[in-house]
Amino acid sequence: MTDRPRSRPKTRIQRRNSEAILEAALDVFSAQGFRGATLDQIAQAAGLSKPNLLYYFPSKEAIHIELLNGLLDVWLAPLRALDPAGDPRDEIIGYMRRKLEMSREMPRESRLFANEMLQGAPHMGATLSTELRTLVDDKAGVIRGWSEAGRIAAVDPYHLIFSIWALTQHYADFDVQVRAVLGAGRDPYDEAGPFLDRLFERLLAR
Amino acid sequence: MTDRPRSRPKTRIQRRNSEAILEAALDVFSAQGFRGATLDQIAQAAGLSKPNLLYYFPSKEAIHIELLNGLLDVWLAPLRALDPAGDPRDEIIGYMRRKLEMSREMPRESRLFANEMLQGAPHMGATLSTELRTLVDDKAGVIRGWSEAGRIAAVDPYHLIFSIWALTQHYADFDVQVRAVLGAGRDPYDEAGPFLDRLFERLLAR
DNA sequence: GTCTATACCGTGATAGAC
DNA sequence: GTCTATCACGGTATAGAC
Repeated sequence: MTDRPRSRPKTRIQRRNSEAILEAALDVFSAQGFRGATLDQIAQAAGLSKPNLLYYFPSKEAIHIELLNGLLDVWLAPLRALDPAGDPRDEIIGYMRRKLEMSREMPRESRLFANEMLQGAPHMGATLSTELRTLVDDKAGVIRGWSEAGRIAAVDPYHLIFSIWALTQHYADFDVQVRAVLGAGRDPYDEAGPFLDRLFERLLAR
Repeated sequence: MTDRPRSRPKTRIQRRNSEAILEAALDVFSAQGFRGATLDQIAQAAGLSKPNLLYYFPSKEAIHIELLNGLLDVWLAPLRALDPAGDPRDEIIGYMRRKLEMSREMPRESRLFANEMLQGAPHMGATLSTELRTLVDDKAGVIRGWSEAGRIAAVDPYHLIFSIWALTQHYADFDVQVRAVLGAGRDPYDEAGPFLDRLFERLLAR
């Protein structure tokens, strides 16, 4: 049983190469999907040979899982940051804005998750029903409390969260379509911000 | 140059097999993506041998393109049906409801398109900038007219259409996630209908 | 501890018998 | 018009040299 560098990166070169691989894999997986990506593409983008790449990760699937798990925390951070003690309207619209900003700054990550969801989440299924669900249940409770206290309008908190996900991720995941429709001169995100502000302000207004 | 059955299906068996192939391909492509799907899977689902399948379609890509093109009309029909002479609120919310119904009844088609968009629309790129854009420009003009006439609130018509796409397709494309969060007992679509009704009613209210 | 050469398999597509 | 057999390729993964 050899100690794979993955388990606990030690040398500088190991760290460096592992990170280069994950960065390259994010590029390729998000653009081509899991099956569409090839180790050759990832290896080339990482500046390594294909067999050398497989020295750092045991398999293509292992790279994919590592990416998904590593990204999940980043992805859910904005929702975690929703503060029960804050102003309801500011918290919800602020959350939406952070998600929109993430679509703009991290479209590859958005597409990686979208690909995984479309395939039925073969590598994340368990996490969805446990970690994600727990978090959403928690925050939905907060939002429900705000509704019942009359601080925002009465809305289903779960579908409110879904609508934030759908509306913000759409601009990353369907980027081609959005840009094809808007044309070259317009910036989708600059326009989406104010539009979504107004949408949620009206939805939440008492 | 042999006359391929695809060009103009003649015999009953040719029609039958071609349709079986497209139906099977929709199943497999929507679940696995283009690269993830194999001709073996499609052939088996269609009840044919792999070489026999390739007698009806020249290549895997040809099947995919045929599917996408054939579906586009169905997919855009609800937007085409948006009636400039109708009541603005009824037309827009009716459009949203038809799209939501399509997510419920045709989730495979929704995922097929989502997969294609995520990959950057390699097989549809041209259509987006022409046919789709023309249609959206047209309907956006109608909606803008309603806004300017004061019949609905002033909203960006393009992002209004995007928001309808995003919110309705989300329930089909992210089905696993939605069901994982809601749990087994709840029906996502039954709940989404009233939620989205209210959302758009508030958005459009003067 | 890192990379080169290579094995092996699944996939898309073809040739030719029936 | 359909099937069996097969090819060539690209893919993942391993063995072994440096």
